[in-house]
Amino acid sequence: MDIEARAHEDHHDALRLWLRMLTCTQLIEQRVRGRLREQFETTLPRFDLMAQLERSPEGLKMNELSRRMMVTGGNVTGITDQLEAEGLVERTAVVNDRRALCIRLTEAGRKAFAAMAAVHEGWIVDALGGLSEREVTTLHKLLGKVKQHMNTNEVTP
Amino acid sequence: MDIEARAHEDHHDALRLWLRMLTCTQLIEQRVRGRLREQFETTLPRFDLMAQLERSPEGLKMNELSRRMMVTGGNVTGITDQLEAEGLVERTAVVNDRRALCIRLTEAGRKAFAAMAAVHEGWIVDALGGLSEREVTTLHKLLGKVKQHMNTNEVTP
DNA sequence: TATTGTTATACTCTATAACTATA
DNA sequence: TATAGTTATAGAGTATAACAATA
Repeated sequence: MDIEARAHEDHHDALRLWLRMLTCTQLIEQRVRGRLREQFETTLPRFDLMAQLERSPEGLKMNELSRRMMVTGGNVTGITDQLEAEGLVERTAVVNDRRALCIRLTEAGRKAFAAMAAVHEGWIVDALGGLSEREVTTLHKLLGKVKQHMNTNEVTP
Repeated sequence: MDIEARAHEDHHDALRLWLRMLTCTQLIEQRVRGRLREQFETTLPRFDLMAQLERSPEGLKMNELSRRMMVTGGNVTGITDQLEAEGLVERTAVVNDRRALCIRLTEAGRKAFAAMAAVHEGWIVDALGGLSEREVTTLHKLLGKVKQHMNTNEVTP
């Protein structure tokens, strides 16, 4: 098989893989979104924001939250407004920089998130239940390569 | 290590894997969406609909398109309206069922899609360029298991 | 000047439910 | 009655750009 045909076949393999990644993610994501709404009256971005804060008990600045959630700043402001109004997060001042704000889970937020997170983890374990422990590890490693390659290859020609 | 601790660790592995799947997909998807908009003034669902039709030259019924794109019917109507207005797809009658419609790419649609698809494939090959041929195959196989498990496990308790 | 966060706006994407026309 | 597709609506999710306050 000549180089060009080989290359084309590789191309098609990459494309097939991408379509399958998209399908899997959408299948799981749709299920999770629906259940978050039905069972907890919340949304994925709200859940995600709280999950980020839970992993950083000292709190996160808005721009850091924005970076981690991979959305622009205005959205973080909106979600934070909602969660703050419900008493789940709080904005606190940052020393030595009066422009910045630090967002933290409140005690009520921690409790509410813990309850959701436990159930949510069950959904994910269930969704990925077709994989062995070893396969989960392999997938995690390979997707780690994808992530790294995307992050070291950010230029947009 | 006892069973419960083991189980908890597996849970965390599944969750970590899910978060990484989500990150990878979002990174690639955001890049693709942006480029589809900038370079072709189109969107991912529009591209997806045309891709589905390209794979079925005989055309697809609305409800089949809806199933394959994993969205509800009203959305397919809207996207089809746009593409039809631009002359890229056409609605044709179905024999023996005057309720149904068959959607097909027009000749202009085929040409426009071919141009986009070639460039799009390059983006994907580039995004997945951190993986060897063998790793692409492994990922595809493992995600196939995830997909199958999701599809045989549709009940929502 | 540059950065942090907010506001305002617009658009895409989506689900739901009521509707029509056939079957 | 059930199905195929449409319409109408509402809301989620997002990006963009202009803005205020501070660095």
